[in-house]
This record gives sequence, C-alpha cells and structure tokens, in this order.
Amino acid sequence: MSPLDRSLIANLAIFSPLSPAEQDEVIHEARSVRYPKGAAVFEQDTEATSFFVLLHGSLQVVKLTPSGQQVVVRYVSPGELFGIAVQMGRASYPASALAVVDSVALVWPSSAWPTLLARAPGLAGAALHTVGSRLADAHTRVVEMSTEEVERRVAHALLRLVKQSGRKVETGIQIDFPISRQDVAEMTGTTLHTVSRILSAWEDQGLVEGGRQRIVVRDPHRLFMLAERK
Amino acid sequence: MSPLDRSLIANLAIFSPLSPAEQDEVIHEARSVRYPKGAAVFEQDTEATSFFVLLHGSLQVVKLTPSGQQVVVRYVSPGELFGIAVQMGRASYPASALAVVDSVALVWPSSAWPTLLARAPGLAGAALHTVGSRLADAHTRVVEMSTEEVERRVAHALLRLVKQSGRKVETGIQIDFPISRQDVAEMTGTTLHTVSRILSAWEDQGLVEGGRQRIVVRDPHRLFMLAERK
DNA sequence: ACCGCTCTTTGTCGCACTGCAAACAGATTC
DNA sequence: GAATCTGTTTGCAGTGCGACAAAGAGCGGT
Repeated sequence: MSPLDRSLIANLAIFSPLSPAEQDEVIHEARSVRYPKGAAVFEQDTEATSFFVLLHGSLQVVKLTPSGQQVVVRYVSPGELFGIAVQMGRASYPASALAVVDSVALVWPSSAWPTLLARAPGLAGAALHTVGSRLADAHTRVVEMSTEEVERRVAHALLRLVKQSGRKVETGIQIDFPISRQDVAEMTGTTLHTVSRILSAWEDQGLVEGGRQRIVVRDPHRLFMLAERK
Repeated sequence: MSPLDRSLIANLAIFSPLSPAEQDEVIHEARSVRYPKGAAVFEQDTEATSFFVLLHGSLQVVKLTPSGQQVVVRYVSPGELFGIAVQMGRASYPASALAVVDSVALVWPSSAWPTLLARAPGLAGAALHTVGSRLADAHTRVVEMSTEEVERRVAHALLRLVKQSGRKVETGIQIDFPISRQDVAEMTGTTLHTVSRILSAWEDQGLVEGGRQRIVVRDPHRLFMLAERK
C-alpha cells in the first residue's frame, strides 16, 4: 500500500474545513482500496467495521427486503462520505454498497472515528450535514411515493440522477454510469416493465434517448415540466 | 419564566451522558414553552431559529407538497430532540410540527448550538444518533412503500405507533394521542377511505377497536403476523 | 464470427386501489 | 337538548399499474 497524500482529500467538502495538519492526521489513518465493477464495498447486515469516502467511480446502495425484493436506496458519487453506520449508532450496515463501475475509496476502521473527532472536531458537524441531506432526500422520496403517480416519480428520479451524475454529451446529458430499467424501477417503486414503457414513450417525444444500461436526457427542461406540472 | 432545573433533562437519552455540571450549562440556555393542542411548534419553510426537546405531549410532523397534499412524516414523543434543521445544514424547517395534544418543549436558540457543543462535545454524537435512526425509519418507509401493498403498510404503521406511543388499556394497547383515519392515510400514502375500510375489516376480525380519532390494537401479535406474512 | 446471456420492448388481462358521492355518528357549542 | 361540525362508514364505477408472456436486440466470451 503506497502512502497517501493529503491532496487526495484537501478538496473534498467534508475535509476542506480542516487545517493541512489535521488533514495529514486524518489521511494517515486511511487506506485506499479499489473495487472492481460489480464488487461489494460492504454488505447489508454485516458488522460495520469501516467507514469510507468515495474517490472515483459510482456505487449503488441497495436494500434487500426479507421477502427478497430489492430497493435502490441511492447512488454514491465521488467525494461523498458513506458507510457511517457505527457513527449513527448501528452495529451493522443497513444496506449493501456495490460498485457499478470500477471504483476507489478511502477506508477508515470504525474504531478510528473517536480519534479523528478528537483531532478534528469539525468532522462531527460534517457528518451531521451529510446525514441531514440524506434524510431530506429520503423524506422527499417518501412524499413523492405517497403523492405522485409513477410517471412523475420516474421523471424526478431521472432528474436527480442527472443532477448528481450527469455528463454532457452531444445529444444531451447522460447519466454517467450503467443503469438499467430494472434499477430505475427499484428506485421508484415500480416494475421494470412500466419503466420501459415510460422511457419508450418519452423517447418517441424526443425527451430522452435510451440504450442498453444507458439513459441520455435530451431535454431536461421539458422533463422538469413533466415532473412538476400539477 | 421560572428557572429550569437540570432534573428536567437528566434522564433523557440525549443528555444523560453529560456530567451534572454540563447539564446545568445546557439547561441554562433553554426556556420551556407550552403549546396548546393544535398549535404549531414551527412551520415549514420558516427560518430555523430554534431547536427543541419535547418534554410532554405529542407532536405530528407534516410536510406539505407544492400541490397542497399533506404527508405525515412522523410523530415526536417526549424525550426526543427535534427541529435540528440548522445543525443539518439547512436554513429553514423542512416540515411543520403541530401539537396533537397539549405539549411542553424545551427551546434553545439555534445560535446556542456551537456554545453547547463546546461545553458538551458528546452532543454532536447524540444528534448524529438521533438523525441516524430517523434516516433508518425513512428508509424503512421507502422500502415499505415500494414493495408492500396498502393493507400491510397500514399494519406496519400501526405497529410502529403502538411501539412508540402505545398505552395499555383494558382491551389492548391504545395509541396515546388522537389520530384520525386521515392521519393514518397520510402516513401510509393511501386514502382515508381505504384506511377506514381496512380498519373496519380488522375490527370485524377482532384485531383492533376503532373510535373517533382513537385506535386500540387488541391483538398486536396477529397484527404483526399480518404485517410480515409473505 | 458465432453463440448465449442479459437487458429491453411490447401486448393483453385483471385487480387493488382511488375518486366520487352520500349517509351516518360522535363531539362540541350555545 | 337542538343544531352544527368534524370525522367515519359504505357503495359503486373507473383506472393506473402490476402480473404474465414472449419476442427482439445489444454485448461479451470463446
């Protein structure tokens, strides 16, 4: 394992409030791990031994129900802190995190948290912000699922993905990792079939452009209108 | 305003890790406010000037959608920390909190947070735990709404209410505050009508006992079976 | 360049649930 | 105790979406 440099984390929102010396302290406890596409960073209901910051790639966080159904909780983008179950008072991870493309993360042992906090007290606040915005997202989703019909939920999900991981391409904005209709279905609480139908209809209207595990939004504004119109 | 004593907070999970001296410091910044039934503790989208701990009563946290629909996010029980929007990095409250019975809360100005943290660093961790368990709840709800049909969602909602605010009565366990079918509908993402039908059916089977703004669960175990059976 | 796998598309059918409507009942007010 | 208000029950008709089925298409492996 090569020694890590603080430049890796200096620009991340979570660590930028820290002084260079503090950043050195923090990075010193970490190691960098590569996860090939498809690999699990951690798995649901296993002991939460580590917490992480994603450096490169994208992760899908999925929750499996007792009856075997799967729900996509969210996608993790580079720079995000994740896997902080222990810090929230849990012994095990509440979901699994899978690499949807080759990815790299910084890994700290959960036991390092108190030490880090002592050295950099601002971290607690940063973690609280992180969890707070996830809570807001989760509530938004609850509200959407309670009040909106499927088509609008899919529109919102797509817009969120574009915002979080959109990459400009010739014909519009593409979601920057492989994502299947099944995945979108599991994000919006519907079926693969319904998602496929909706995307096909949108494609006919020139709103989006589909492909195998690929979605390009050609007209984000019109999609937004569709998502919000009452 | 009468001076507050640390005995008010000594037994609350959030403050119990603090030393008596720290508890004195914390309580010193607070004031106690009474909210009559129906009053708002704070309102959605207003500036988050305060945070709170509930001492007595029950609050309903509701979110209003742009199209005017309402969703019940959760109920707050005595001892809980709430209204910590600022600490999560928000300027305004993301929802409204209404007293469903006469209630009393401790109120701190948001600006007191840094001072409190300096005096009692354990508070940050406590807040993180609080938000963490809310996040877990929200995710549970997302999963339920994605994968379960209405009847099962209502069963789960009732079980959660009973667990959080159940009071033993002669014929079973009663939810300890007035709650209408409409409220249950807004918790489970369905309509008042469907909830009424479901509860009526359950009443015929001797599972629950209804009444105006009143629900008594007569047989929690059978309700649990109904909620979990695949 | 072929084969086989996974992902996607499209059609048909049925039903759980919603939306509308109207009557009913327990609480509250004067 | 009558009047009124708010919350609850119940019936019925309509439908959005899920369940099932089967064919088509892009991609990776040998």
